[in-house]
Amino acid sequence: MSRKQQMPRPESDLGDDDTGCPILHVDMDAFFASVELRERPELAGAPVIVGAPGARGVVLSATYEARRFGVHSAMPMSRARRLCPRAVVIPPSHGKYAAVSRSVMELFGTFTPEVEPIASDEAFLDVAGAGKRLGRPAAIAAMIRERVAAEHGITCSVGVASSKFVAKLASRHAKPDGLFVVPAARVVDFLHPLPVGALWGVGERTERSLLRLGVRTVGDLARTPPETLQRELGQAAGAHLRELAWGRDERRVTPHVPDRSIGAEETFVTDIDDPVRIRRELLRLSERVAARLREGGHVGRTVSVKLRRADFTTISRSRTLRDPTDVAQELYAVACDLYAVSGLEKTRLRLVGVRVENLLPAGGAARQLSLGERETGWREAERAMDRAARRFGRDAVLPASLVRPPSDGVDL
DNA sequence: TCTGGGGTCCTTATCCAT
DNA sequence: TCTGATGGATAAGGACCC
Repeated sequence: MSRKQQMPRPESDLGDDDTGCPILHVDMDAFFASVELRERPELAGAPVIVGAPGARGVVLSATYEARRFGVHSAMPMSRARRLCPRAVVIPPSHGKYAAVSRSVMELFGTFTPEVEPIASDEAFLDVAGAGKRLGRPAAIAAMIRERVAAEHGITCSVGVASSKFVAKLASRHAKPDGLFVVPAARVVDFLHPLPVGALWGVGERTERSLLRLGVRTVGDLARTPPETLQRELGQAAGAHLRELAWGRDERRVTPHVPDRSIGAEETFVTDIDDPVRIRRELLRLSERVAARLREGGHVGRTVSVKLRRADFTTISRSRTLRDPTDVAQELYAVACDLYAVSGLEKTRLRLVGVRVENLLPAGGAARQLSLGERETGWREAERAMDRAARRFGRDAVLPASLVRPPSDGVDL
């Protein structure tokens, strides 16, 4: 589901020596679309786009047949439809993709415990310790591809390399439905002809800055003085990209990366400037975020609100609390306050979001009542709501202000 | 062309304590 | 008491990823 365009294939044959290449990057091909095609085999070979059919959606996934028309992920749906009017559009079913993703990740775990999922459709695997049992990295990669296809009915591509970021670029070269090894001794030969935009961390803006400096390929980047890069891109990015350009990437595969923030946001079907409706949306989002905090066993200290104006300019306001929380009513109170001080109560908004950062494990965070403060009971009430939701579904119990008469608008 | 929703990380500015 | 250096915490914004 990478949004980067397909790169030109490497022109030279690098060989297939996988010695010293224990890192695998596995990437599902057109993941959401492939999952949908399993259930609708009659669409095989047709251009299929997964994305919200509404006016404001973007493409989440597109089959290679649709990509031939120039459609790619993150493209506005309106444009995608114009480029490929014959495409079959399927609304996304995130629950379904999450289930397939979990199952595929479990499959990876049967090859090695060193699995680091980085998105629903991709993961890094370190197979250094699996050699005796399963064979060489490229052979393991081939087995993984076979089993994903046989057991899940979808294809994936695998990059095999000595480091994470080279493995990631390799899997992109393997796409679709392929396997690509970058021998440890050929990393620089592989990297230097690539356009700078191919690097992980170089998006549209950075690419433009680099092009201004005359830097077009990864090789150009590698030969640019570090001071020049740091002046143009900042300390961290400048130093990091230059290391990558020489194929140096020491990051290890880490199976359990802790969550740093949890949030929810929503774009309205039409822009809204009614503070009552905005606050109702903040409550809904606070409920969602708090439920996910409790589900994950987290509490958080910093609450932030994101507000996007009709012209797409975005502001955020945040506040750090004395005590961490997982209670929706507390998040909602702070969110409303931040909305009030933003000065945007009379402004037309297209999106609002609520996020909680500075997460801690719920068990370790003792909550202190200040002098004269009373425990409100919201935490207990919301835990009861969680139990009801598990039995009867998320909408079984809602705050009164979220229970709307059927005549209310559809765009909230 | 007109831009979703979930995130991470970095930079810069400011405040405050030492 | 004032001044400046330093450094951590916080806040805001932005680039980037899938």
